[in-house]
Order: sequence, then C-alpha cells, then structure tokens
Amino acid sequence: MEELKVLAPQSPNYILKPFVAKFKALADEKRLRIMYELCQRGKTCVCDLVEILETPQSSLSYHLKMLMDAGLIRRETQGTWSYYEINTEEVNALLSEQLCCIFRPPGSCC
Amino acid sequence: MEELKVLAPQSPNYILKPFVAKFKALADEKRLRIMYELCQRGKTCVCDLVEILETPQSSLSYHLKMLMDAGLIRRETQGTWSYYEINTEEVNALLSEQLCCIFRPPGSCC
DNA sequence: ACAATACATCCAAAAAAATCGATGAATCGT
DNA sequence: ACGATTCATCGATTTTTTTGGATGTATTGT
Repeated sequence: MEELKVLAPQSPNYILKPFVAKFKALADEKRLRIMYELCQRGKTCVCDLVEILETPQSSLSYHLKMLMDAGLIRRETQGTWSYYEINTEEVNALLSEQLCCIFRPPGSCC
Repeated sequence: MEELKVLAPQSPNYILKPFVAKFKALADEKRLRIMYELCQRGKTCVCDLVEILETPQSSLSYHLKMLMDAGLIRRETQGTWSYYEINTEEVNALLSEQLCCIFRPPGSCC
C-alpha cells in the first residue's frame, strides 16, 4: 500500500494553489468577456454566447469549462440548453468591490 | 467652450483589456508566491527571493518583470540591489478584502 | 421515425508562456 | 584597477495553452 504524500498544510504553495486556477481562468480576454456578458445578461446559453463573442462553439465550451473548473461560473441544464451564470459568492470573495460593475451581477454589491 | 468629450462607448474588450495583464500576472504559482513573500517581508531584493523560492535568478527576473508590467509591484534600486515591494493601491483595487492576509501587506487592511 | 439543434469532447496544429544557462552592464569592496 | 556581486536581458528549448473542425450524444419539433 503506497503512502499518501501531501504538501505541508502550512507551506505557502499549499495556501496559494487554489488561487492559481482562479486567476488563470480570469487571465484571458475571451473568458473575461464571457464573465462580463454573464454579468450583464444573467443566465445565458452557449448558443447566445457564440453569437455575441463571434467564436466557434467548441472554443466557447472550452473556455466555459475553464471558468467552471475554477468555480467562477455555474451551469444549469434545461433540456438541450446549457445556461451559464456568474457564481457571485466566488467572485465576491475573489475580486475587489471596485470591479463589481464589471464582474459582478448588478445589484449583488454597491 | 467645447465640452470635454468622453470617449465614445467602447467595446467591452476595450474595458477588459487592462485586467487581462493583471490576472495573467497572478495566474502563476511562482508569481503568487513572490506576491506572498513580498507581503510578508516588505521590500525584498532579488537575491533573497532566489534563495526563498529556490529558483534561478533569470527566472525570478522574468517573473518580477511580469508583475511590474502589470503594475502589481514596484521596484526601488539602491546601488547594485533591486528591492521589490507590493503596489498596495493596485492590489487593493483588484482583489477582495478576504485576500488581504495573503496578498496585501499586513496593516494595509483588516 | 427523422431531421435539426445544442453542446461537450476529441484531436492535431498553432500560438503563447516558461525555463535556464550565457552575456553584459553597473556597482561594490579591497 | 581588479575581482566579485547584483541583476536585467537574450536566445534556444521545452512546456502549456488555445484554436477550430470533426464526432457523438441528448433533446426538440414535425
């Protein structure tokens, strides 16, 4: 039976690791644009985003997955449609209030 | 007298662009670690960071430049030494208060 | 049942970012 | 003046990320 190896919980890298994925998810113009649109429009399906961003559907799905895996957005499936929306709690916990008008849904702050 | 004209309504991408570089700068474990150490220790020179992060000097310089270009840290040169420190205003404007203990210098908030 | 739509996933190619030894400029100590 | 130290920049290589057409599954409308 192999031993489970774990980073020391007090190591800085252990503390910082969860944030890397979140910042990576935000470190792309297309994904920032997705975040922006989801804030402006609320729940939005992929086919609408394809039109808004003028980006191939497979590319959109890829970027949405990045944001999902980082916990910054949420998906709600209704039949064939996938509706995505901002995960307000996560975004609020991560970004400053000054960014609320850009990356937080209207009314969720300020 | 002509009225000062505010820039015509810009595309979302225009608004978002400045943030891409900032999030890109934070989207790396090594650079997050640099931010963390600068917060803990205040002004720190490159040679100290080389020892702390156990990373080649050229790599450190590369990452410090990324953070500099994003405006997240500041440099102060004293003779041969380069001291880097957090740009508190920028970080506060970008990140949530909940991250203050990790990415903001102690005492600059909470 | 069939055609059309929505979307996640796959995959190979292209683009972007990171790595690290080497070089060179500036400064310091002796 | 000379050797040593600090650090930014260069450049070739490796690694990671992004791209977008193709494929497959699920669902909807007729």
